Amino acid sequence: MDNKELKKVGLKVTLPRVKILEILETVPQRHMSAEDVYRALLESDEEIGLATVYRVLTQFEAAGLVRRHNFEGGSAVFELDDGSHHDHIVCQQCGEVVEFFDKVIEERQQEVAAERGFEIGEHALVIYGNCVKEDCPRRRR
Amino acid sequence: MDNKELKKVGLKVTLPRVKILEILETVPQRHMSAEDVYRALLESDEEIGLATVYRVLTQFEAAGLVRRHNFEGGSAVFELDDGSHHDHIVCQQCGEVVEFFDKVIEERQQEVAAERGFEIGEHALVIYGNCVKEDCPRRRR
DNA sequence: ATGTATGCAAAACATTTGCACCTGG
DNA sequence: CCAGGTGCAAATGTTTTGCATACAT
Repeated sequence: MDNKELKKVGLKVTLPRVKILEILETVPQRHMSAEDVYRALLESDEEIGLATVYRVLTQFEAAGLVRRHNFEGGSAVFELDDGSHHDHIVCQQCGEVVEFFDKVIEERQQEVAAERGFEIGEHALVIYGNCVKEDCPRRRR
Repeated sequence: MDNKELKKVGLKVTLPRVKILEILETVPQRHMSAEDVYRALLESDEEIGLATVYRVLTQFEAAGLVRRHNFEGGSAVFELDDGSHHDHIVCQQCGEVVEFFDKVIEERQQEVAAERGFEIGEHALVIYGNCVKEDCPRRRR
């Protein structure tokens, strides 16, 4: 077995890690909960425990491979960290997540934080709103 | 017993509700977890169950008396809803919460959301950062 | 009185951890 | 071989719920 990404961050290349990374890279929706990943593994006929999924995702986060978000709704979601910063709009009804990047907001955030004695190295801006679609799709939970 | 605020929103005026509202109105820190409220009640020698605290806070939220925030760190926090909108900066190290309002960000949020087919009636912007104080105060958990 | 609220304990979740066993390098 | 990884079950922490009792109107 051989996986550049994993080796690069100093993680032993094990089957669970490879499979989980694979899922995060191939699945259409960019944001998955641990439970989502676990179910995807089962569907790929991989017998990997939920505890391992949590452990691996946490390691990936520490290694900078994924980012964890605590949106509303019980469980945290993970997304691949491609290095490009972006923020999120989450629909409070259907849980749909839309990514965006806005220069003006980024700059003002820095200013607002600085004025209040905060530095935002790692930061995340989440706007909770309601998408206007009559029938919110991608219903979460 | 007689409490305008509770009657106004159509909630029966009970001792737990009155006491919990009282705590939210008098306590210095504006943001409290259910557990925080529960402990404050015990300190006031009120024998109110934690389950009731959760039920009452949820009712208050539905009635528009308080707002619930799911910042990072396990438990949700509640604050009185005084009608004035504001956003939050949360220190990822010490959990300190600072409120702010920035017109430029508000306007851009609207635009960004609108461009993506979202309307933000109820919305919340949370910036996670790190306060610059050497020893982060107000340590949460 | 009577329907609603509360307290307690148990349930329901999401997540973490202890430990014996397995596996990658 | 052997440190580190994994599976399972049990522990944790937060929030919800069922049910018998207590209370506001």
